[in-house]
Amino acid sequence: MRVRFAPSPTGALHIGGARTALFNWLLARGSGGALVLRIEDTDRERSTPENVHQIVDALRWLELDWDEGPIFQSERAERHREALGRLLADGHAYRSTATAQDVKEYKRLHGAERGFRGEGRAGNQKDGAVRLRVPDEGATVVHDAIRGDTRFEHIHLDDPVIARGDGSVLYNFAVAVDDLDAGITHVVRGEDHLSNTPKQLLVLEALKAAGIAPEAALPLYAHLPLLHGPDGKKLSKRHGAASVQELRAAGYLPAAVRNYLALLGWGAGDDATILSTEQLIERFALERVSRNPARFDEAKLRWMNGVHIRELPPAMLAGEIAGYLEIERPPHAHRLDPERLQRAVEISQEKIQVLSEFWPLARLFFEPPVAIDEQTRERWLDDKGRHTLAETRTRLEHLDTFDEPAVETALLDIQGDLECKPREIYQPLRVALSGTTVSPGIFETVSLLGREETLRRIDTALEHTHFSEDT
RNA sequence: GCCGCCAUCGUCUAGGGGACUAGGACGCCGCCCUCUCACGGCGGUAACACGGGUUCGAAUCCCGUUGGCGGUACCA
Repeated sequence: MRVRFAPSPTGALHIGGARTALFNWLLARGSGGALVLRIEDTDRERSTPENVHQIVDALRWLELDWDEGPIFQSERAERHREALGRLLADGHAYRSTATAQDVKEYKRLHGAERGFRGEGRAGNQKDGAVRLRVPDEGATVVHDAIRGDTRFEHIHLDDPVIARGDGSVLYNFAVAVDDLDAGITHVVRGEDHLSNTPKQLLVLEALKAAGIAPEAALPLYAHLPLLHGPDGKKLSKRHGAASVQELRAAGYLPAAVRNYLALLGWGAGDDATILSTEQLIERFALERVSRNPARFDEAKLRWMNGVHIRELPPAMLAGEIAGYLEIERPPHAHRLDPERLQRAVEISQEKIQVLSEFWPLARLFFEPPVAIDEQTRERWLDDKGRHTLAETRTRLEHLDTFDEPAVETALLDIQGDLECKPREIYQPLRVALSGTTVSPGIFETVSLLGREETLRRIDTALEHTHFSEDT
């Protein structure tokens, strides 16, 4: 099995493209075949090196590797020209000066009678765009692994333009030549290409008839259902994290993204939802791909990412987080002591769904709170709160050891002695240490922060609240 | 307009003539757990687009309607 992923570098890789890449990759890895990466840059206006870089970068981040390429379509111009010459020479293609307007006019007059055949503008072999000659009779049947057979009557097809007037080839021609030359056995791509397929099949047949790879087998096709935004419309920037880069910035794990994307349009058949990449490779099958378009639901991705985060060994998660912070929050990354980071990760692991949630939750271990929100202070550092906090300070100050059990025992004791609810002890303390009402478990937090820093922050909190409370 | 694809809870889906009182997951709601936030546990809400056929029997097969989407470029 030889498959390919063939993005056109006219923008960043969005999740639809990422899923297409994933499906092809799963097929290649599951069959022991090869994945060819091909950059479809025949549109010189819109294709940029930056976009190529972005796409390659996105694939690397997703950990989807390829076996051949990247092949740049633009670098195959000579081969394309040669193939085009053959079709022109034996009459499978012809030049026509018909413009888009001419075709429009023809269709207005002839409607569904018959496709445009270069009427009135053919014959001159010197200039004009090159069109593929489509026979009036018969039909081209697309055998699709997902959809079954789809029949396209030739009578309805226009002779497609396969090369510009200057001889540079167009998408539907380049694709056919490149797929043929690369020995692609399965073309797996988005459903938006289904209507292109008969044109490509016609080109393929013309190529073979003209003596180019006459023995070659035609590839099998599989058209994946399209991916839409939450509103059912085409995916775009306003749908939040629509590109792979945005997914990375939002703190998703590549393994979780692969898991989620695989389930968009495909299901293992049983109720399996959380699947490792190994399982995906093993279980993925084109035959089980759905025909319905799917919507991208970030809420489910978040949940799934949380599950993957919790399944990761803490050391690995710490590595992911360190890498994430380095890219997304560079000013902080260098200050993080690895041991403390690992411990902070351990006690935060079950509380976060995406990597970006780590820092807001655990920054207290690396820097003191900047300020305490006014409402928070009024709620938890009132007279009563300061009283329990002062008591807490005293107890912690005199602890023999500052490990978790010791801290826990001490705090539990205060609770008993002062006869108050746990939160009446813990929340003032939490606010003093983190500046917020949310943190990892209080015993773990206090212990990890250490006695010195804990006492210092309690003092700061007490100092800063005395004055305002007394007025 | 023409050609084509698609149609099960809000979302992703299971289902391929009787196993369907339509299953699972996310979300949402409630309860439990609980030092905050989460995690976890339990329960609940919620769907076969519509109309005709075929059949003893249809979510499943056929036709039509409606709706969504794609293509119809000297874009990919």
